[in-house]
Amino acid sequence: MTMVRNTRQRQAVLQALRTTRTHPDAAWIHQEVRLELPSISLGTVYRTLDALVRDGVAVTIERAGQATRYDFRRDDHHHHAVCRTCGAIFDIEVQDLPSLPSTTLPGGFQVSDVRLEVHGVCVACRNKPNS
Amino acid sequence: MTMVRNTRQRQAVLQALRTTRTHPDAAWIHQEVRLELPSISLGTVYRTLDALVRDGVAVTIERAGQATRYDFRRDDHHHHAVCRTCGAIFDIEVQDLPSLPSTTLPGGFQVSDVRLEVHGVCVACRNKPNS
DNA sequence: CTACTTGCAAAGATTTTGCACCTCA
DNA sequence: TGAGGTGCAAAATCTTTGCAAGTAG
Repeated sequence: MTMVRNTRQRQAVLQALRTTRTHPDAAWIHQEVRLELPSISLGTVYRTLDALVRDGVAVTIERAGQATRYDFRRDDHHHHAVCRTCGAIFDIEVQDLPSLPSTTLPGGFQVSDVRLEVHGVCVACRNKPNS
Repeated sequence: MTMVRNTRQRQAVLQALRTTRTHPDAAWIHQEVRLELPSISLGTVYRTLDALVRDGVAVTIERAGQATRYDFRRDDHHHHAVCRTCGAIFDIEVQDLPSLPSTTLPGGFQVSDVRLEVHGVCVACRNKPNS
């Protein structure tokens, strides 16, 4: 039986994730955690974040060719708006997601996360010259 | 003013995307298109797919560390269920997405795509031994 | 013509992994 | 003590890009 240990590294990564609202990526978290644990490796940060996601403690916002951004999962019903141009991520409140009739899902599919992502261009990028 | 040309490469990529329902990645499309245009490069496939996405003709399903999957955008209201374990992508029908009150979005955000992604584990992976 | 495209190959970036050494429980 | 975890560095992927040559309009 797998047994999960509570190491200093994991505490620190969780702490860093819990205390920010900026949807950081693994590299940012690594820098942050190094303030306290200078020798922690980026690999460990990745392994820890993976575990947090598997456990439903964190969620990801993923974009091809961009670093995955991580978000501590709070109990509010928030989702994300993602700017295609600069990558900025905004929290959006969406209370009444339709409950998915189970008939719409493939048989036996075990849902662990439902995410609504609004993609587009933020106002700052719209007001920039080229593009 | 930028002018978009209608090259053989672009026709072939669009054709390949339009005639499959398997949510292929760039490498698969590359192989497919090479049957007709043996010298097309993977770089061109990526550039073309990017253009199709920018034009709203295609949508992506993105997962960190995995190749981006592309989907021709049809007029039906379908979204995706993604298996975390094997990466399989299933189409799901979701007719009544709540219209997002514009107040929930950051000011001036220009929406180009709203995607609902259901993540979890498909029945085949649940029935496999380890994990 | 000529501005846009392509092929090629190299470069970039992110994420994963093998392995020897640690360490929590 | 031993099953997990960590650090390090290399490897594996996926994606982007610079440039010279090709081509649609």
